[in-house]
Amino acid sequence: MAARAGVSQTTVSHVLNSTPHTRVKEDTAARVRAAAEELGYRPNRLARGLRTHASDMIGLLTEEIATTPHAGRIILGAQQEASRRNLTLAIINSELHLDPEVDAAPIQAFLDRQADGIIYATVYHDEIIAPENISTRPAVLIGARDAAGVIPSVLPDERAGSASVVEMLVRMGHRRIAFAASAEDVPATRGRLQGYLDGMQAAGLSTENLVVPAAADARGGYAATLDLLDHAPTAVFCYNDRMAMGAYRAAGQRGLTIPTDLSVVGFDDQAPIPDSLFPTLTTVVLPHYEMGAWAVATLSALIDGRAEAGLLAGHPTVLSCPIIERDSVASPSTRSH
Amino acid sequence: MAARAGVSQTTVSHVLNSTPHTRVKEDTAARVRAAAEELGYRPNRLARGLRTHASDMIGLLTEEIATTPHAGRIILGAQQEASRRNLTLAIINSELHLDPEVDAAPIQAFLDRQADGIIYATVYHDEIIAPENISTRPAVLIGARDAAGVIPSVLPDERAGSASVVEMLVRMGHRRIAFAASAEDVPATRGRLQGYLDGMQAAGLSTENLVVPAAADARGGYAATLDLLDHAPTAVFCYNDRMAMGAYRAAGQRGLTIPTDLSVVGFDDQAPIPDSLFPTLTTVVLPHYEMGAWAVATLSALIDGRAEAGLLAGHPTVLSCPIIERDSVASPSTRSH
DNA sequence: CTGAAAGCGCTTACAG
DNA sequence: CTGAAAGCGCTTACAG
Repeated sequence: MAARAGVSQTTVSHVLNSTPHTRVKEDTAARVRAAAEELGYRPNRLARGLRTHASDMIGLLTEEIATTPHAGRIILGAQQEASRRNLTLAIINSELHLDPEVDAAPIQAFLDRQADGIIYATVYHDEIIAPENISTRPAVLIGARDAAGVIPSVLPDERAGSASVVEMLVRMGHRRIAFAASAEDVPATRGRLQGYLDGMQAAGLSTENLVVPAAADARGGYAATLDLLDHAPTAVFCYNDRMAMGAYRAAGQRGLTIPTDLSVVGFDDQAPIPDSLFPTLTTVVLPHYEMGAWAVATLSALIDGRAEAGLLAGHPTVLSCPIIERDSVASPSTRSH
Repeated sequence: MAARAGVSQTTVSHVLNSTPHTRVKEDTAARVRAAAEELGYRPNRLARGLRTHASDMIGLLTEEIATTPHAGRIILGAQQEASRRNLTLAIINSELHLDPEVDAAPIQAFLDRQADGIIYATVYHDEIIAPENISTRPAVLIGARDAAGVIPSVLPDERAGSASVVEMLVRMGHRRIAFAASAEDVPATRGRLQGYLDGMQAAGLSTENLVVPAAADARGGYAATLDLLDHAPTAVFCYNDRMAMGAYRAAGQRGLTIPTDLSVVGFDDQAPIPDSLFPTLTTVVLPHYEMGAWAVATLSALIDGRAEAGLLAGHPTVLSCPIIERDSVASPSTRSH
C-alpha cells in the first residue's frame, strides 16, 4: 500500500487517520487516497487496537434476550448509537446469575478482547452487585442501580409513568379507577402499583376494593378484572399488556364494550398486543431503545474522558415512560352498569 | 508475567495454549499457571489475533432486529452456539437494502476487525444477491437463498409446516378447512398458502371459497374469518398468529366457541399471543433458534476447513417448522352452525 | 524441555 | 512536509 503510493507507512497512517497537528501536502495525500481506493486497502483494526490500546468495541452483556419482550429494543438502541459513533457492539447473552463471581466470566471475554467499555443490561432488578471485574473499564448499567454506587445506570421511571395514566384517566372524568396488579415480587410490580396509588391520592380518590393482584399474564388479568368488575370501576389499569388482554376478555364476557362501558390501559407496549386488540390498546412504553442509546452515549463519554463515572453514579438517570394513546380509553358514560 | 514465573514468554504461550507437539516439564507448567492465576493474567486477544490472523470473532449482520418478532431467537441461537465454541459474536443490525453495494458497508466493518466469518440474516426473502465483499471470508445466509449459489444457507420449511397443519386437522376429522391468507407478496405468503393447498389436495378436499387473502394482522384476520364463516368451515388456519387473534374475535362475534364450534390454528408462535388467547392457540413455530445455531456451527466448520462451501451451497439446508399443540383445535362437532 | 528472535500491521514520538 | 525506528503483546519456526 505504502509502496503503491510511493510514500512511507507513516504517511499513509497520517493521511487515512487525518492525524491532528500533522500537515501532509495535498497531492501526497491525494496519491495515498487514490492508492487505498484502488487496492481496496483497509487498515487492520486489530493492529491498530494493539498499538493504541483501544479497540473501538464495546461489549453489551444482557440477560434474557429472548425471554424478555423488549431486550431487542435495548440492543437496537445501543447498536444504532454505536454505529453513529463508529463503535462496534459485541453482544453476549448470558444467563446472568446476579452473582458477582459467576457473571465475571462473560465480562472477562470482553476484557480479553480489549473492549473499551462494558454495558451490563439486566431487567427486573432495582439494585445489583456488579461483577468485580467490570470496573476494570468504563461501565454502565441498564435497568438496575449499582449497589456499590460507583457505576452509572439508567432506569425507566415506571412509577411516574403509572401515575400519569391515572392523571389522564382522572382528567377524562374517571373516578373509579381500578388497578389489576401483579402478584410477582419484582421492582416493576412495586413501581407501577405505587404510581397508581400516587395518582389516586393526588386526585383524592379512594382505592378501596380497586386493587387486585394476580398473575402477570392474560389469565391473571382476566381473573383480576372479573373481581374488579364487581366494584363498578369505569376504568381498569393493568400492570401489563398481557393482563390487559385478559381484561378485554372479562369485559366482553360481562357484556361491557370497551371503551364506552369500560376504559382499559396497559403497560409495556408489548408488540403485537396493543395493535392487535379490538379496540387497540392505550398503554405505556418503556424507554428501552432510549436506554440502550443512553448507555452507549454515556459509555462513549466515559471512555473519552468527557464524563466522570463518579459524578454520574450518584443518582441513576431516569427516563420517562410515555403513554401511547390508542382506542381503549374514553370518558366514562353516565349510564351505570 | 513471564518474569513472575521465571520463564520466557515463549513458554508461557506454550503452557497457556497447550501448543501441540510441545512438551513442557510439568512443574514449569504448574509454575506458569500459578503465576497467571496470581496476577490474573489474561492473554490479549488482539495481539493473538494479529499474529495468528484469526480473531475468533464472527459477525452477524441482521435486518429488522426489532421489527421482526423473532430475530431475537436467531441471535440467541447464534450466540449460544458461539459461546459453546469459544467464539465471540459481534452483531450489526443494519437496514439491509438487499443491494450488494449498500450492504457492503456493514460487512466491511466486520472485515476490518478481521472477523473469521460472517452470517447474513435476512427475513422474508427467498433469494438474494449477497454483497460482493462477503465472500472474502467464509459466510452463510439465514432466511434466504444465495442467487449466485455459492454461499450456504438455511431456510425454514414453511410449506411443509403448513401442510402438516392441514394433515393434523384432516386426521381429526375436519373436511372444511379454511385458510385466512396474507395479501402481502412475500415468500412466506406463498409457502404457507402452497402448503395449505398441498395438504388439501393430498386429502382430496376442495378449497373452493375457503381461501381469503387479507392484511397480515389482527384486523385482516378478523375480516377474512368473517368472510370465511359464511362458507361453514369447521377450522380456520391463519397465515399468522396476529390474524388468528382476529379470527378469535370474529368467531366470538358470531357466537362460535373455540374449539368446539371452530378450530383455529396460527403460524409463527409469536409470543405472547398463543398463551394469551382464550383458549390458547395451536400454532406452528419457525426454527429461528435452530437457524441461528446452524449458522454458527456451519460457519465454524467452514472456517476450520471441516466443511466446504461449494458442497453446502448446492441446496439450502431446510429446517422443519413443528406444530405446537395448545387448546384451539378439536374434532369438529357434529351439529352444524 | 526451554528461550532468543522475528514478525503480525499498525501508530507515534522524534528527527530532519 | 515526510520517513526511520521503536514498540503494542502475542505466536511460531528454529536452535540448542
